[in-house]
Order: sequence, then structure tokens, then C-alpha cells
Amino acid sequence: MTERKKLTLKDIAKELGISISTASRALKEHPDIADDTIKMVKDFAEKHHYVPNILAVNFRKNRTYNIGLIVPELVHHFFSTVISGAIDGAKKLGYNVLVSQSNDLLADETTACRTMLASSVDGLLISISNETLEADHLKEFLEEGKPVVQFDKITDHLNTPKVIVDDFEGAYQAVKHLIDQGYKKIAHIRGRREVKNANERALGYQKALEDHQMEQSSDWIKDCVHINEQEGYDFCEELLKSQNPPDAIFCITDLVALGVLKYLKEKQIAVPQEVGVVGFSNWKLAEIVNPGLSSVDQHGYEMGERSIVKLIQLIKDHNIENEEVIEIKTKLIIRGSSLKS
Amino acid sequence: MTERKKLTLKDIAKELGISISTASRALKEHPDIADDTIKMVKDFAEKHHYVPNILAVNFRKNRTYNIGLIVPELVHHFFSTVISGAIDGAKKLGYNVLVSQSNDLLADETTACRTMLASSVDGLLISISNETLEADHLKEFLEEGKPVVQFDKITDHLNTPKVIVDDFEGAYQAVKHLIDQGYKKIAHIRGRREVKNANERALGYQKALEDHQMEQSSDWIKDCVHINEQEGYDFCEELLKSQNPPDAIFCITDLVALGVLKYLKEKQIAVPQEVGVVGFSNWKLAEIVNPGLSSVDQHGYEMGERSIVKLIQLIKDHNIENEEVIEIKTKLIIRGSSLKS
DNA sequence: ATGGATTGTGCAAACGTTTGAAATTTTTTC
DNA sequence: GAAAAAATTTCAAACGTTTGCACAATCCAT
Repeated sequence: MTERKKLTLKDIAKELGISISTASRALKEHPDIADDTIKMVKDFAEKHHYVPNILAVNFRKNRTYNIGLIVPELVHHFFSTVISGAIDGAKKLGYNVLVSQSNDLLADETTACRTMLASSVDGLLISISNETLEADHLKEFLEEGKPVVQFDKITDHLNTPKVIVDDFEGAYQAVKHLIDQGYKKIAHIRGRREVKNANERALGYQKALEDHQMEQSSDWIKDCVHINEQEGYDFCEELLKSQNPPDAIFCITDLVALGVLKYLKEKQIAVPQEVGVVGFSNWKLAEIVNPGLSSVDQHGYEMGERSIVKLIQLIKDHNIENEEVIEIKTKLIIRGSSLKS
Repeated sequence: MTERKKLTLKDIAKELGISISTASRALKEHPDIADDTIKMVKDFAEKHHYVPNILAVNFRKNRTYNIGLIVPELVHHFFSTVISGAIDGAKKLGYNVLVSQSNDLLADETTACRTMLASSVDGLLISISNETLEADHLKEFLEEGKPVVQFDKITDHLNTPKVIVDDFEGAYQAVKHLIDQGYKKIAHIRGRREVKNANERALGYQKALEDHQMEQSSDWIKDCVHINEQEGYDFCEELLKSQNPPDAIFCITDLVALGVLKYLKEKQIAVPQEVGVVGFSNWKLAEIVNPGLSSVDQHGYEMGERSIVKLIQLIKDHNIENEEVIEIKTKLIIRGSSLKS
């Protein structure tokens, strides 16, 4: 194939009878260079399609304009939305995004981090795995002077900026909505106790009940482990077969809510009349199911975009000491599954 | 922060009283180098955590071990599955993946390509946008000697390897299944005529009808433009209100099928008893809806993995003349929406 | 005219690695 | 024991860019 020899600064310099340094400076309109020279060089460069060898530039400047992005799972509506926002945001600022997934395993996350570091990304954006507690592999980044920004699933063991959803408030609003709809006995199928988001949501749930003097019961709180459809189904069964069954269920995530809905449909229990259901995350499926599933939207796209903007800002400022917490407001999307009145 | 000075080959050489070149070769166990020397250097490197400056290596070798991946849409079950497979495959072979999306716009695709090229990826994996016909921006890649592999949505205007699903066969099997189930009047809501996959599926549909001497009618073929839920809904209405309404509908994709199901549910037309429905792609939603939507699985993960393996092979062989077509077998997933008997 | 700014340009080193070829040392052969 | 062969190591250039500093040229004020 053609693979024509690329034009370099040296070629331009020789051709124009100037030095390489002048050519280099002219192209970036350095104030030292005469306007005529600048014009001459730029015209020549344009005419001959000069494009700087980015590898040489990166090497010289010791940066890549690449950003690493690690999520627990790629095939996941929320995370792919975040990635989409991050990529679009990065593009606007002239950065590229290297994507990797941890499969929610600490081991995979660690190797992904190492690979990112080895391939010299300028910074890292990460939503940690369920298994991540200490964060030594992330500290390696900071030690190299490369900023890290955490989003969604975060650890407090690492001093970095964090972009999170206000899980507490989101859960609070969801439960308050159920209360407003007249539900009296509201259960919560919650996530793992080690995961911060899950705890925040549980706290929001509890606070909403307290603030409105609602009945509470430890029997109404069920702990997911895998956070999947089956658990939703099983816990729903448990809840409804107990001697004091709830009349509404707030679920840690839409997938779990889906299992709940499935059980209710199978048992011909009317939603939302007999039992109300609210999920979390507002996945695509929430609008697809029938009745539509009320859910708390997390604005994944915005989260991705703001995370990357923050990260790039840190990269540019050579700042790795920042610990700002950016909270994205959630939005309760009300659909049929909780609209009794 | 620390940001300790990185150890370089020069440091090792000086410390060990050898030359830089010896150190370099020793680390890669070059046969010219004495075993003792190799051991000495490797031990030293290990002990002091020497890690080569990848930027320098890349510059020197003129490659990055990064691969560009462009999809029409990131937040999309099928494409995120492909990306997942591509990333996992790349990881195994020591490559990273830069992800970008075209939003199905030629303009965005072109800039994404340029960015990828400018950031010196070693090769490109792409599923083209609906708007892409000529492929000049892709040719730029080949002209630079960088291989391109197309997958799923492809153009024949570019001579590259292609990894595709056997759309024809997938459609054929889907329609044959409907025939086997006893449906007599089978309609097809098809995709755009400019898109190859859509044409293949339409051909498979037609061939299945012919092979089984089924009734055909041009009125039973509807052309989508946006390929969304609404179109499915509207075309379903049109079809069923015509004077010769079909009793089964094969849809270009699950989203369209979803619209069809929605219409049927609203009109209380029994699925699958009165009308059978089959989609294509086997999105998550297919198992979520009720009744479950029969669909043709495209094995996205495998497609991503095989595409990247092929691409990396071309990169390693410096081969950009390959035009191999890899066909991934589809698999019909039968669910309630078409299971009459 | 002389000196001091000011302006524009070039020199050369530097970034860290790889690699062909030359140089050195060691081993083999007759 | 000298020449040839083999084994090991070093030299130095190269990759393309950026940048501190020196130099040269022009201008202005005295």
C-alpha cells in the first residue's frame, strides 16, 4: 500500500530554508516569530497536509490525551449511559477514552488499572467494583501524579474527587412518593451493606418513613446479594407471604423491581392498586414493562460528562489533591407501577 | 505529590556499569547477550521496579497498542455487548480500546475517525452509520497503512475484513419458525433499503416464504426509517387494518417488535394466538416483555471478540489487503410471542 | 556613533528507547 | 600459538518534537 512517508518539521524547515525550531514555533504562533514567517510556514503546512507526529509530541510532553475509564460492567444501561457522556465530554475537550470493565471483581479491576497506567493514560475515571475496599491499585495512579476521579460506586479510602448521585435524597423522594400515594406499609429490598450507595438509599428510605410517622419493620427490609431479577422475585414472595405483608416495595434497582413485578403478575396481584413498586436507575426496561415502572433517574450521561470534565481539569492543573464531591440530582420518574390515585 | 523520577535504561546501565544497549537487549533476552548479564539486568530491573517508558517505546516503534472502536450508538444493548467482547479480546492480546460513537451521523463518524487517526491507534474497528455510503474517511486509515475491520453494519465500498451476522439465514430461520407454527400470512417490517443488513433480512424473509409456498404480498412489507418503537406501532396498525391483514409479523429489530406488541396489547389482540411476532437482535427487553419476544440472537460478544482478534492479526502482519468475511451464526430464541402450538 | 533594548531566528540538547554495525573479548581450530 | 570464528558488548544514530539559550539583526534614544 501507499503508506507515503509522513511530512515532518524537518522537511518543512529544509523546504522553506528555516530552522526546525522556527518551523515548530511558527506553527503554534509563538510571539517571537515574525508574522510573515508564521504565515509562510502555516501555508506550507496546510498545503502539504502536515500533521505533527503525535507519538513524538506525546513522548516529548509526557502525556497522551488519553483517559482511562473503568466500570464494573459495560453491558449495563446505566454504565453505558455514563460512558456515553464521558466520551462525548472528553471529545469536546480533545481527549480520548480507553474503556475497560472489572466485572465487579477486584482482580480484574486491579489489572485493568495497571494496564491503564502502563499505557500511560493521563488520568483515570473509575466506578469501583463491589469487591474493592482498600484501593492500593488506585493509589498507584496518584503516586505517579496522575489524577483519579471516582463516580457512582466510590470508596472513601481514596482521596479523590467524587461524582455521585444523591442516593439518599433519591430514595427519600421515591418513598415519599409512595407515602403520598397512600401506601401504608412500605418495604425495601436493599443492596449490599458494604456498598455505600446501597446504604445511602436505605437511609433515605428510613428517613422518609420516620419523617412521615410511617410504620416500620425490620421484616420489611431484605438484603440482596446478587442484585438480580431472581432476588427481587424471591424477596417479593417472602414479603407478601409474611404475616404482615407490605403494600409497597422500594427496590435498590430496576432489575430487582422487575423480579418483583414478575412475581406480582404471576400471582395476579394488581399493580399499583394492591401493591406499589418503585425502582432505581430508570433503565430502559422501566418504560418498557407494563405497567411502567416508576424509578429514580440518575442522569448517567450528565454524570459521565461532569466526571470527565472534572478529571481533565485536574489533569490540566496538575492537581491530585482535590477531594471535591459533586452531587448529581436525581429525578423521580413516576409511571404506572406506583400511581394509585 | 511524590511523582518520583522514573527509572530509565540509562540509570540501569550506569548502575550496572554496562551500556544502555546491553541493558535494553538483556531485558528482552536477546540471544546476543550473555545469560549472566541477562540475569543481572533483569534482577536489577525487577528489584527497582523498572518499567519502560511506553511513550518512548511507542514513539520509537511507531505504534501504540491502542485500537479505535466506533459504533453508531453506545447506549444500545447489542453494541455494548460487542464492545464488551472487543475489549475483553483486546485485553487478552495486550491491546487497549478507544471507544467512540457516531450517533449514526456521517459527520460524527468522520470526526471520530480523524481523531482516532490523529491519536495514532494501530487499527480501527467500526460499525458504520446509517448515513455512510462512500467511505473516504475510512480509506484514510488504509492509506496510512493501518488496518480496518468492519462489523455488523458494513459497506462494500471499502475492502477490509468484515465480521457479520448471517442476517439472511437468521431471518430465514425466524420466518420458517413462524411458518412451522402454522402462521399463514407473514408480514415483515423491514429496515432501510440503503442498509445491507436490512436487505439481507428481507431477502431471508422472502426466501423462506418462497421455499414454503406461502402467500406473499407487497402490502405486507413495511419500510422503517427511524427503526423505533413508534414505527412498529404505526405499521402494525396499518397492517392489521388492511383488507388482508397478516397473522404474524417479523420485525427488523426488537425495538420495532416492541411497538408491535404494544399495539397488539392495546387492541387486545392475543399474542401469539391471533398474531405471532418475532424480532431481531435478542435485546434484554425481549426476555422482559410479556409474553417474551422471540428473537434472533446475534452473538454480539463473540462478534466483538472475533473482530478484534482479526484486526490485531492484521496489525501484526502489516496486512491491509485482507477482505475475509467472517460470518457469525445467529440463533433463534423462541419465546412466547410466537409459540402458538 | 555608541550603547541598550527589542525582535527574530537558529543551535543544540533533551525526552527514552531501539537497533545496525563496529569493536572488543573469548573460544575454537589447526 | 596464531589465525579464524564465535560470543558478547558498545557506539552512535535515529525517531520527531520542544525549548532554553545564544546569536544576529533592527531600532531607538542618547
